Amino acid sequence: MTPTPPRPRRSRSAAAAPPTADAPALPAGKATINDIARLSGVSKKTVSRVINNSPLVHPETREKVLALMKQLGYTPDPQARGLAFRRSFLIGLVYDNPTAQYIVNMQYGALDALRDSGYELVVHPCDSTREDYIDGVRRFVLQQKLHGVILIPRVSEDEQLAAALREIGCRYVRVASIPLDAAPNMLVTRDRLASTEAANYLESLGHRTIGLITGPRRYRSAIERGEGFLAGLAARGIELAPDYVYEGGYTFDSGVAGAEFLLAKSPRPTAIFACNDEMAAGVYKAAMRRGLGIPGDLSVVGYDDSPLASQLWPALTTIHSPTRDVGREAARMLLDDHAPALEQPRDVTPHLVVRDSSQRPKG
Amino acid sequence: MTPTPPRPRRSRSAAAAPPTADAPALPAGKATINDIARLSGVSKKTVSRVINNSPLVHPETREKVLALMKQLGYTPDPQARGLAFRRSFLIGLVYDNPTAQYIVNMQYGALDALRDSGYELVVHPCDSTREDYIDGVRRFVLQQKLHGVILIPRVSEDEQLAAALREIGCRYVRVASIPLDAAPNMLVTRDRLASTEAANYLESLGHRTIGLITGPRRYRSAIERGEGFLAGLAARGIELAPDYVYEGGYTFDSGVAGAEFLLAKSPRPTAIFACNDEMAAGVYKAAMRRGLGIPGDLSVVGYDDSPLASQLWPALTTIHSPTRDVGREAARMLLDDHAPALEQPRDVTPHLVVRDSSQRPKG
DNA sequence: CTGAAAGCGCTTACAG
DNA sequence: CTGAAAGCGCTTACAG
Repeated sequence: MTPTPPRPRRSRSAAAAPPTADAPALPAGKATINDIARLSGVSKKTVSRVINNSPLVHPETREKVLALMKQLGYTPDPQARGLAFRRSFLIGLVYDNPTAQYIVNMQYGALDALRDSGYELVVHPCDSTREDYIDGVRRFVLQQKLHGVILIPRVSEDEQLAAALREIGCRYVRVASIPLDAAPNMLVTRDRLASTEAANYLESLGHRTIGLITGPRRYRSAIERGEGFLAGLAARGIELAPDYVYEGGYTFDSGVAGAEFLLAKSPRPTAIFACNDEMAAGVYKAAMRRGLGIPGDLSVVGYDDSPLASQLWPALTTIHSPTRDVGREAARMLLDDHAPALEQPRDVTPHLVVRDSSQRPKG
Repeated sequence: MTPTPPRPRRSRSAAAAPPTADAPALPAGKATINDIARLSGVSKKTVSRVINNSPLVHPETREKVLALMKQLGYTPDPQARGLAFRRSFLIGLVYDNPTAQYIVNMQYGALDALRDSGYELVVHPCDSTREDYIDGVRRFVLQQKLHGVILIPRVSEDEQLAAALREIGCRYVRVASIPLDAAPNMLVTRDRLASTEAANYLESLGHRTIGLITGPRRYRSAIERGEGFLAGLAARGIELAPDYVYEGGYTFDSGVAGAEFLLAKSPRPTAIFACNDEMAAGVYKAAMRRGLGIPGDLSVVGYDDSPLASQLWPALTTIHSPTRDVGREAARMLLDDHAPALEQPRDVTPHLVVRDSSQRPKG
């Protein structure tokens, strides 16, 4: 489908300032490179050099041009620049179906980095279970000639998508819980370490009988979080029996089911680590239905620090990931020309936030 | 700040197909209007007419051109079109600080309408408490030459912003709980009616002593929701005493405070209507701390049907607004050329979703 | 350090 | 119904 041409609803309101004898005419509408060139007495090529921070401009010339640009409120037209550069000043954010808060925080972060940069953020949710979703992303990138894209879980874990982007020469940054790509294209959230911290915390409280509700194995984060937790316990001499581990689906209902399963065990766990907050909320429901108090009878730890976490009662102990910082950093990497020199992938480590859903076990 | 020019990371991989004697050469990279014109033996102006659905093209010519475009996978370059049209194929979503789920649903809805339209969605959060936020929106619109913008509460309620957009000739659609503008620029969510439904529901259950926690008065939605609820009760003969109404701030903590205030009254309310789910979650906390059971001792009704609502325990009775539909409709109105003919503003009415937090009062 | 010419891929204004 | 010319606001490639 081709979009129909925009239909203006009103005519331009700005009228041209009348030219005077001793000063060159000011531009009527928005100033262009030609106006700047003419009024500052240089060629448009020189103005272009100033725009693009070329060193090949005499400092005085540069100052003069910059002053005029500022005076006229001139900003170069991104469409014209894009046409000439064969590339746009748009960054794409591609994602599958994470939680709303995660998406929004990522957007805020990316926009932090893009502010006043002349770049804008274009969002592209997609359904990675569809065969043709990569085609959809490819068309999006090609059609808009995107400067680059940010990929967040789960699409960030898809090697075929990354390969398709490389093939069309589109730069990208993948946010994932392990390094899946060359350093300049990677931003690692160390979920494994954070989950180990949760394990250490529960062990240090005195918990010995512990349940784990993991995410679905097809998410790399689920594996990292689960393994990190188990490794943390193991390092402190606690081996979790396999039937104290339940594979959930990162959904509320699977959290309920997981807790029903675990709380029926004997001995009953005194603590449950749920690999996201939604499932932790499900644990609350199951525990309360059984008349178990939190944290009196059961300690619960979640992961994500979603808005939910602080609005449950009791407030949920959980792991906070600096998603906005991650989004900011990802966008920076896309804009930064020095990033490709990176040797080690950048990373961030989420950390535990202790609230009211966890305490020493009774007895 | 001027963005530095994009730096390509790799060279083009596509090689030109070798021209043969009996067929014109196929374009090397992405096909352009010139390729289509040359290969189909018409002028580029005619191809342009086909692109823009001009009726002034012979049907046969149109078919021939369309077939070739399809064969070569040609899509017009939005930047080039934009430069010539002096307008981009971008839609802006401008918002202040609503909940994450609301933003994301609105984005999904808008993207539903933009899919395969050639338009893309650019997001623009802003801080409407800052003096210069309107300037920021203006620059955003002007710089990107946006086709139009969608405004959602609370920025949609700002007359100065709307005036600024009219002044620069930018089309917009305002999503708000009352008609604030001409019909083609308005999409009304009838929060008042939905809140009246909540009042009817509680009255029909038998509640007579009822508490109300409103949102902050500076939000039009807060006024509509609060007044709609009070009007609904009044229509059924229940006059709420002023001290059974608490003005909250749409935040969890204000919900807690409001509930503390209302639950200390005598007689104690048997039901509380909180004007958003976050505050309703706060009511849960306050009730549970006092040892009051929900819904046994207290019925609670929220507003928004956020993810939180179904993840609380017990699941929250609340009002569901079809936000995704609203986003879709708003984007459609922006793309649709017939919309300006609208006499009455379009509207949607949210509806009550009964879950487990409400029942007949005891005794 | 600076500039005149040609071009990016489209459209408008005009002519037929 | 169709097209040749000029232009949108920038940049690249070349020359000095």
